[in-house]
Amino acid sequence: MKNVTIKDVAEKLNVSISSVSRAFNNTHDIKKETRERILKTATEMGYYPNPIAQKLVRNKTYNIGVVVPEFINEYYSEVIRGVQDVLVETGYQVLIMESDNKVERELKNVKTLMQNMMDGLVICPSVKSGNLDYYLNEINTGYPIVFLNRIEQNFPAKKVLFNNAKWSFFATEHLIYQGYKRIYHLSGSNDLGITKDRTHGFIRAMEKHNFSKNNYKVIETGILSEEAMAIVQRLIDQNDLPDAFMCVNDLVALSTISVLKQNQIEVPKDIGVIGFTETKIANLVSPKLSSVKQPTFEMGKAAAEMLMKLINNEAISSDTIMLNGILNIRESSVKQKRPLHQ
Amino acid sequence: MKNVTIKDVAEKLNVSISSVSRAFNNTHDIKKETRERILKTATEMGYYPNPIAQKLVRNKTYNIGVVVPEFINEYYSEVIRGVQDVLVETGYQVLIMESDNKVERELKNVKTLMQNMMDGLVICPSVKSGNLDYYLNEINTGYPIVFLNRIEQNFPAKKVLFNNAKWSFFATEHLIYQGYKRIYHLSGSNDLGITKDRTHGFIRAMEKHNFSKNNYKVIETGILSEEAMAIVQRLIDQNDLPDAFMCVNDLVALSTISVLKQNQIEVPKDIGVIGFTETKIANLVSPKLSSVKQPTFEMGKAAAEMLMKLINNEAISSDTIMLNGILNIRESSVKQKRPLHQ
DNA sequence: CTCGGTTTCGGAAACGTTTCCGATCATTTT
DNA sequence: AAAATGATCGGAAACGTTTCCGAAACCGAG
Repeated sequence: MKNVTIKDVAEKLNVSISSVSRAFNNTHDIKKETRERILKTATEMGYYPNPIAQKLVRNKTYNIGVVVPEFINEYYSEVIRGVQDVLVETGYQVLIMESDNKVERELKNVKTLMQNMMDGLVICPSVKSGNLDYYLNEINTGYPIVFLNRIEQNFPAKKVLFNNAKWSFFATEHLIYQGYKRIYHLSGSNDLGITKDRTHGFIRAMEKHNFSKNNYKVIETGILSEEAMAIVQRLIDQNDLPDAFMCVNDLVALSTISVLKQNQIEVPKDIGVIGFTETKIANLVSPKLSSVKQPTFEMGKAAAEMLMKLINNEAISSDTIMLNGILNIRESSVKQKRPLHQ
Repeated sequence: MKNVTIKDVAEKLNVSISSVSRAFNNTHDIKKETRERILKTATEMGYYPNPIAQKLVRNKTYNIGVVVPEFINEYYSEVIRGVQDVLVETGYQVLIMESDNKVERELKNVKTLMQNMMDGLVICPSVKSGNLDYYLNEINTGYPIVFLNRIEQNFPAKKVLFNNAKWSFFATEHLIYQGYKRIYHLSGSNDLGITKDRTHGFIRAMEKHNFSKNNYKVIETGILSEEAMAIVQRLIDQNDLPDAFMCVNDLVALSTISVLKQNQIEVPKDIGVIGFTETKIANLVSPKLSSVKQPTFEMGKAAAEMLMKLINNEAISSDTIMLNGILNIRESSVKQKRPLHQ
C-alpha cells in the first residue's frame, strides 16, 4: 500500500530526483535516452507524481469548482456537462458542489472550494442577491469567478445568462398568433429575478399587441406544484379562466394542465398552455407541452470558456454572455390543427 | 493576493510555527490563553491552514469521490444528495464525476480520483461488468470502494443495491390483484443486470399465480423512448395487446401510454400500465403513473456510511446492503375506481 | 590544444503544513 | 530541599514535488 515516490525511482536508477521530475515534465534539459529510461522503469514501478505535492509547489491545482443550487432537474446537470465538455480537454478537473438552494450553504461551498485551491469557480447562485458582497470582494482580489443564471444583468462580474425576457415575449406572442384573446401569466415567485424577467416579456407582448388590461393577468404562483394547482383550482371555482396560460416553467404548466383535466377542461381545445425552461417531460406528456428550451449545455460551455480566459489572463470582450433559446411548439398551445403540409 | 501562511502568524506573535499549528489543531499541549491569542490574530490576518499542505503531510485528503454514469435524471442526483448528507457532517468533501455511461470514461474518472488521493470512492457503474478486474485489484490493495447499483450481487465487494426482483414481483402482483389477466413485460435492455432482475420478478409472479404461457410475454424494448414507442405501435398493429403492461421503468411506461393514447386506447380503462424506478413525473402526468419508488437518497446514505466504516476500519456486517422500495399505486394501473372510504 | 558555449545533470531550497523530540519551567511528591 | 512529574513550547524533520543554480561533460571553432 506504500506509495512509490519520486525518490524510489531515482534511487533505483541512480539518478537524481530532479532528473526524474524533468523526465516527467518533459523539460528541455534532459537527454532523450535517460528520459525514456526513467519513464520506462517509473511506469514499471507504478509511479506517478503525487498530485498533492505538485499542487503545493506549483500553487495551481488544475481543479475548477462548480456550485449549483440543485441537480434535481436536468437544468444544472446539463450545465455541468457543458462545463465538463470544455474543461476535460484542458486537463482540468471539475469539482461539483450542491447548495440545496440555500444561500448559506452556497457560501460555505464557495469558501470550501476556494480553500481547496480551486483555480476558478463557476457559481450558479441559489437565489437573487445572496452573498454578492462576498463574491465581489473575492473578484476584486483577482479570483476567477464566472456566474451562471439567476444574477442581475448589471452585476459587475463575468456571467452567462439566458435572455428570459426576450423568450417569454416570443412564447407569449406565439399564443397571440394562435388566436388566444385572454391570457394569464402564472409567474412563479416574483422575488426571483429570472421569473421577473419572464413577466416583463409577457407584459411587453401584451402591450405590443394592444391587449386591454382586463384581458390579461399576472398571477404569482410560487414554485411548488401544489401551490400552482391550488391557484388554478381557485380560478376555476371563481369562474375566472383565460383561454391561455403562459407559465413561468414546465412544472407550473404541467400542474396547470393536471388541474384543468381534473375539471374536464381540455388542453389545448378549451385552453392553451405553454411552459418555459423545457424539460424532457414536455415530449412525453399528453398533450405534448409547448415550451421554451434553454441552451443549458451551451451555457455551461460558455461559462467554462469564459473561466479559462479569466484564468489565462486572456481578453474578454464582454462581461455578460447572453444566450438565446428555442421555442418548441408542440400540442398544448396550438389552437387548431395546422394543415398537414406545414 | 499573497496568501498569509502559518509562518506569518508565528512571526507576528513571536511564537513558533508549531504553536500556531497546535492552536489550530486544538491539541492538548498548548496553553489555553496562547491558543486563543493565536486564533484571534490568525483570523484577523485572514489566515487558514492551506489544505493542500495539510493533505500532503497527513496523507489524507478528507475527500471522497463519487462516480455516476449520468445525472440526467433524478436518480443519481438523489443518490449524491444521500452521500453528501452523511459526509458533510464528517468534514469530508464530495467530489463528483460523470461517466456519461461510458466504461472507458468511468475508468478514467476512477483513476483520476484515486490519483487525486481521494480517501475513498463510491462507484455507480455505467453498465454491468466493465472495469471489474481493475476495481477488484484496487480493492485488494485496501483501497476503500463501495459500489452502488448495477452490479452483480455476488461480486466480491462492498455494495448497496436495490431489490429489483422483489419489487418487480410486487408490482406485477399488484396488476394481478387488479384483475388483469394478460400481462406483458416491457423489459428494457436485457443485457443490463438490473432489468434482468426485474424480468425475473415478473416471471416469478406470473408463475406463482399460474398464468399460462400464452397469457404473458417478456418483450425487450431497449432503453430509448422511441424504441419502446415503436414496439408498442407494432403490438397494436399486430392486434397483439395485453390488458396490462408492466414496464421496466417510467420512461418506457410513459412512452407506452403515449402510443396507446395516440391509438385511442385509454389508460387505465382499456389497458393498465405500471412503471418502475419512479420519477417526479409520475405524479404530474395524466393518468398518474403507478410505479415503484427506489430509495435513492437512502441508498446514497447507506453507501456513504459503508464507505466511512471502510475508511475507519470499522466492522462491516455484510458485503451487500439490499434496500427495499415503495409501490406507489396511482391511476394508471387501477382497473376500477375504489370505493371512497378506502 | 584551448576556449566559450551547450547539454545534461545533481544539490538544495522552497511550497505550507504536522509531529516527533527535547528543552524549559512550574508544580507536585517524597 | 531534591527529585519527579506535567505543562508548554521551540526546533527540525518529514510529506513529495518543482525549480533555481551551479557543476560537469561534451562539442565545435579558433
